[in-house]
Amino acid sequence: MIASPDRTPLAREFFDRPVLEVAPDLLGRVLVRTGPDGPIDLRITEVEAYDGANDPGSHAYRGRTARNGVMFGPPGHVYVYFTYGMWHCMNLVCGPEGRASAVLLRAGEITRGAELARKRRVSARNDKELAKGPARLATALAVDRALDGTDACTSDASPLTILTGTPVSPEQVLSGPRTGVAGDGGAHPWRFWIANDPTVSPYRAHVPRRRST
DNA sequence: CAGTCGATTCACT
DNA sequence: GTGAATCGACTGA
Repeated sequence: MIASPDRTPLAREFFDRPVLEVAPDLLGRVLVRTGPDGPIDLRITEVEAYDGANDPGSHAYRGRTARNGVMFGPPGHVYVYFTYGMWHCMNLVCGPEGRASAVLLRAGEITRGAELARKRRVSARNDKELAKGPARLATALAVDRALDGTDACTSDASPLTILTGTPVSPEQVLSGPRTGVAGDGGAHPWRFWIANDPTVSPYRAHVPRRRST
């Protein structure tokens, strides 16, 4: 039988661990987005770990800036960034505080509020594509920089909350190189996903952009 | 202060 | 499979 998802919020201690422990443990957890248009539940199916100043692929690699300040704060908070002039992506900060490590939420399954997500993701050809990819996920959940710094461990009146959900067994967790990460950071197998899940996004290697002039 | 590029997505061939 | 879209952050001078 299929266990019903646990609606208990994850404690902050869950996130106050090394990012490589937290990342695979987030698979199968449920992110709740509440807002004026209605609630959405997202079952997390794909993530990537970014390990602060030690990680050439991380936004925190060259230290604290105005954009990435939340990464240096307490675990369990949301780091949202804007990229390619069009898209937002969301992360969950891990521990210990100050290490600036975080997990990028790359894909998930919409388990509640699909009708609302479809309105925000008009180009999706089917429901499996609603949150297949980090920017699609943020679009489906209407996450932008206004939510940067949100505490995802506090259930009361928070627009974003992480629930216990139904964690997947280790045998169901696969790992590989991170998508679109350039240089040395691209070598680490720090992308984690649920085996055979249809909402997981395809892998793409980093492609350097062609020069304009 | 100008140049470069991005933890991407979509339309089109 | 290829290229465009689009702008803010960051870098180095």
